[in-house]
Amino acid sequence: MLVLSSQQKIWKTVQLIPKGKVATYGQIADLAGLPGRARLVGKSLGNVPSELHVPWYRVLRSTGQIAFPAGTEQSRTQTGYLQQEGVAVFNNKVKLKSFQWQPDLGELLWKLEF
DNA sequence: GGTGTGACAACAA
DNA sequence: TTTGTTGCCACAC
Repeated sequence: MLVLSSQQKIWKTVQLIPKGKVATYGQIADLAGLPGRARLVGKSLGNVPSELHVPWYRVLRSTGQIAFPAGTEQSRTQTGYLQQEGVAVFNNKVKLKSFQWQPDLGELLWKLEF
């Protein structure tokens, strides 16, 4: 049985988000087997080693808003990456109804690797 | 091992 | 809609 720390699970889960789609913190926590731990997701993303290539910018708040205050360097960077993948960002927000990732059985199966 | 903290979420005004 | 409050719980001190 593969044993991963909560953070590692979170990173791996974030890496499952398809290009052009986004997920919320709560969604990632849930998929990572850590329901209700949305805040841990945020914290963990701040500790991601750059060599893991985790697409942290595909993770948004439950409202679709980018986690950083509008105008900050981080928020602009995130917006840039998202738009580069075809995700429309308006006023620091994304229309989840159109771009939120909907995991299919394939990903759920992958998840069993935990 | 008590306390404060956080890239959140849900709910009340 | 926007802002404030509360619940949440792993983590760093």
